[in-house]
Amino acid sequence: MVYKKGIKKDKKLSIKKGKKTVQTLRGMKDVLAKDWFYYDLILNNAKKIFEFYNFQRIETPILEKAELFEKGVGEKTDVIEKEMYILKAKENKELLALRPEGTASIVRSYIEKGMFNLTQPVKFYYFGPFFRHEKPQAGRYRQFYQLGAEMIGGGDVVADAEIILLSKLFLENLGFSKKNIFLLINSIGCPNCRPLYIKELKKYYKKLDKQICSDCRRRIKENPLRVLDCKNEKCSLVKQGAPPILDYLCPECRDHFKALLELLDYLNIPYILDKTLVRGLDYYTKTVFEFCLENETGRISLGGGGRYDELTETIGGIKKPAVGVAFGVERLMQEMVRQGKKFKPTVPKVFLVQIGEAAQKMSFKILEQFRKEKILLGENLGKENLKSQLKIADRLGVKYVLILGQQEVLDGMIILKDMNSGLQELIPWEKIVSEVKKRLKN
RNA sequence: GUGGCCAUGGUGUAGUGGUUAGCACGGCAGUCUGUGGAACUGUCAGCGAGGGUUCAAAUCCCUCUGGUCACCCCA
Repeated sequence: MVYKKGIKKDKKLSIKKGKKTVQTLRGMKDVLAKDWFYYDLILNNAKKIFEFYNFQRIETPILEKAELFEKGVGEKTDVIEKEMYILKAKENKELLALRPEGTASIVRSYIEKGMFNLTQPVKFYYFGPFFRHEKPQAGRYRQFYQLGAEMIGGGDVVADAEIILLSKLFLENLGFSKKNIFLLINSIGCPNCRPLYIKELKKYYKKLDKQICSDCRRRIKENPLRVLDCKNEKCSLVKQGAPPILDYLCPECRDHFKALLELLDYLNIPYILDKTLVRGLDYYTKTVFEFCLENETGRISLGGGGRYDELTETIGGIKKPAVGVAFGVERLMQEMVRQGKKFKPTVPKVFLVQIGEAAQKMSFKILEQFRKEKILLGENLGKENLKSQLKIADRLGVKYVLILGQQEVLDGMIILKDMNSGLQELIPWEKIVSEVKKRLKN
């Protein structure tokens, strides 16, 4: 006898979106199964490539002292000045930051753990969430994932080349074709030569003050290199006439850049020399690069990086040359979706139907048998009647259904039903796993 | 941070000042208490929030919240 359980309706369960509590914060999202498919794909891909080249996975805390990033990334950068989430610890009023990027933390770890005593360079890769308080947009969230790699303690161009090569392999293995990805590269010099260049640049822009956009007038004061990045048509003429940074590099920087380009040629890595490429974080020196992709909507940057020879000193007082790269995972995902890479949920091919209390309990044992043999077995143990369970099984599109009713429990048997033919037969419990296994092979 | 567009059940939508806010998918239950795919029935669930105009607002106006696009910036 099946009796109906009285299920009382709970009016409070109805969702009140208006209450605001039931709403993700702006620019943040729940990562659901369909998203994890992509995150997993990207991370596994990175593991394969970076681990082969002896990069070690590292995961630093999401929370760090705010000053780590202020010092490391640069107080005048937008990332720090406008976009960093800062919170105050209740107890000691210490200022903490949700990490806005990965490099500063890894450098911190490198110094703190004394990793300069290991064989150099030390290679890391990481994958995790980062936070920036920006206005959300396509492929841009306030909590976003980055996948990055860093090599600390290597000043030779082979380090730059290795990072670039692996980045390229990583993208290609994810299915981005060589045709639509391209590599932009530039050198922005070092503390020896860059100030001189900036002085020249300022001098040049000052003369043409009237011909540039208001953003550039601001940039030339606050972050002069960024004028080179301006997309305003008004400025393009001025930009073209600007002194090229490469002409101002010191001999060391120039040699480094030249050697890198030669190495890239040797490795058959095509690049576009982009003398207007500058990056938004202060710590970059010498090499900067970016991997871009051209699609219907325009050009988007999938990731980028560069050399940061001064950062270890800024943060920890030890000078170690380093180079790294980071990819925007959501951007990669967005492009993968656009290119038709589809998430396919894993669905079981077999479904267990149970009728009656005894069978319901027994089901756990059957499920365990299948789990041990790594065969996915669908179930909905909360359901009481045969019909609704078969309906679920049918919707899942399973090939076989196992039916365990009161009679079968008494007999130590289980019904194996073929969903295509509708034929069914009785199988003893101890044989059911092997029987299913056999059939799934065909 | 600046500007444009947008917001109806879980999803997709109809509804341009007066509708019991309609439909489809979905969830649950049933017709059919040991047999799925179909059909039918019932049921769950909505005008993002707040304020204003009006006799009357999903509809018009304002603010906020969120989404989206461009800029800024960045991955």
